[in-house]
Amino acid sequence: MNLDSIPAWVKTVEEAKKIQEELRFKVIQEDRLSEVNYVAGVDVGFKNNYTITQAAVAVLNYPELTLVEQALATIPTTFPYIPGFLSFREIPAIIEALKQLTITPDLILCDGQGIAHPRRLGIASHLGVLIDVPTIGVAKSILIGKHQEVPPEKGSWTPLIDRGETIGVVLRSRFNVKPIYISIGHKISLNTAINYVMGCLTKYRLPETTRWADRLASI
DNA sequence: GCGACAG
DNA sequence: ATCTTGTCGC
Repeated sequence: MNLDSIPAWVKTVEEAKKIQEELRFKVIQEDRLSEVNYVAGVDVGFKNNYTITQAAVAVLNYPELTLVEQALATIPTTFPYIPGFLSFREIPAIIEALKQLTITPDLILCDGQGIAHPRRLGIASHLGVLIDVPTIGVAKSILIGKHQEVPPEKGSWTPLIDRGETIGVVLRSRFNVKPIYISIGHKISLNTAINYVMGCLTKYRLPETTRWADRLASI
């Protein structure tokens, strides 16, 4: 996990778009992960009328899913929320939180899309490439793509398609509940990503990793 | 030009 | 994301 030598953060969308066009080719869409003993969830929250960004990381052991470490980082907000550029708003704080960890996660589940993004570099892919760790995008709603209705049973899914390309899947994480959007982040295949997300689910809509990170980030 | 639009 | 009470359903 490389947390140093991370490029300085950008200020304009033009600049951000240029970076996305460069980094999109560094995303590895196949399995390059070793044995997964630690899975992390990352999430971001805001304070003081969005002027403060707070990132939380929760590390769970796998497959037991018990919390083994957590970290919280709070920094000034430097970028607005613009659909398609979420990573530039949230990653700086996430990096700071990751620096506090004593355990290097084998896999990270991010709140948001991976390659299911207009330029195939959603927050999960962007973070994965920057820190060189396998990541999965787990979003609560859609950014781009089309899909058919997903059967109501937990575990069923349908492909998410954009311009004829499968960019992820829409997964029913719990019976009869609004599905979640799973996509490759970095160094993992779509099938493996689905399996790990399933492995992090218990009785709720969201994976335990993101549930822990959510709760932490909103303190 | 119009509508959609992760968190 | 965040603001917020009750309420519907398993």
